[in-house]
Amino acid sequence: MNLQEGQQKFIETWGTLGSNWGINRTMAQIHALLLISPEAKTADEIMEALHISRGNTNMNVRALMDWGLVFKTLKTGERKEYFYAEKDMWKVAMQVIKERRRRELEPLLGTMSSLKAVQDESAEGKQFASTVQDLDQVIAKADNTLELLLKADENWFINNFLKLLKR
Amino acid sequence: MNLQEGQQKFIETWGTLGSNWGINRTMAQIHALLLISPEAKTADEIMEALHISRGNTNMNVRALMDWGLVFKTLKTGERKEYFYAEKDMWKVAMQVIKERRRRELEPLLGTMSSLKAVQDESAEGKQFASTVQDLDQVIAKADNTLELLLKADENWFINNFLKLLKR
DNA sequence: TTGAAGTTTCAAGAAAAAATGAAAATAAGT
DNA sequence: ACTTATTTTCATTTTTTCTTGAAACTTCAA
Repeated sequence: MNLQEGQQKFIETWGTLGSNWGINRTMAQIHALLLISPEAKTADEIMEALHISRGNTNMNVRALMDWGLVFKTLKTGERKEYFYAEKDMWKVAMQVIKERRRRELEPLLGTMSSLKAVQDESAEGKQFASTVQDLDQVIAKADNTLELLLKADENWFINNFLKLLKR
Repeated sequence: MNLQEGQQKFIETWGTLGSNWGINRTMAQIHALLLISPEAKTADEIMEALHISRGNTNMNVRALMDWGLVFKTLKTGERKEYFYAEKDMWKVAMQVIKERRRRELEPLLGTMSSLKAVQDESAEGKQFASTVQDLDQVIAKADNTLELLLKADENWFINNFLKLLKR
């Protein structure tokens, strides 16, 4: 497999993975493209590389920036915006966990808490209460575990950073 | 909120959550329905509760069985099949992790390994190799961690089971 | 063997999600 | 203020995914 085929396969694989996990295929493909680009790319370069429209490119690049996975940079003397991805895959994983936790787990805990208020003594009511309670606990546990993971990672980062300063 | 509203909200929430994570909304809703049902339900009951067709019901119930989240049971003297869900949400979580690991992480490791074979000394080639290598490591790490988690959980289960036998 | 009850399949239709592209908005230089 | 380069928006179109429903299939009992 040569480089070009490899790049193609990488972009395709990342796109498929994304769509299996509820992430727009194109968004994941743009991410993949930027992950393997040594240099930041313009919207035009992305459009050309992936054969997608300007509007699509713009929407998905912005979504990637919202996720904290892609950043914008300006080159002196040029008006175009350049985009590049965070390349450290560990940081990427942590960022995705952080965002999904914020966007989904936390709202879910809110919903569970409102469902815990339902009072009903029928068999259905009892099963409902029990399922909600159990689920709430599992979600809370997952939430705490992920928070710990993220904090540990931040500390690790800060610690390394401090070490660098102290040299 | 009364029981019926709560049930409705639960089913809807679980469905939305599913679709955010790449799982068919209806499949998630059937799962939710069975999670809060004290008794196993027939295809007809599911159809009626969720206003969906027989074909749709059948497809998604089978998918849930493939995921190991729902089981079939027969009542003596009846020809209809009854379906019920695993209710222990911790087990549900472990089962989902197990299946997604098997269906996605493992194939992904295969792809990464084939991409690691790409050799190219250009700047693009170097960035490609570096990204693939880094990603491969992160995925392998996640895979191992999840395997540990699942094994720990199985042991916990086996241990509890043995304790019960020894009483 | 036949028929009734129940389940499964799958082509076609419907719904949902994503992409396009042109117009509007913004920003930067003169 | 005006012109031009660039980005953003969004109504419309396209693509993808999901659902339907009827026919085929299976199972069981008489």
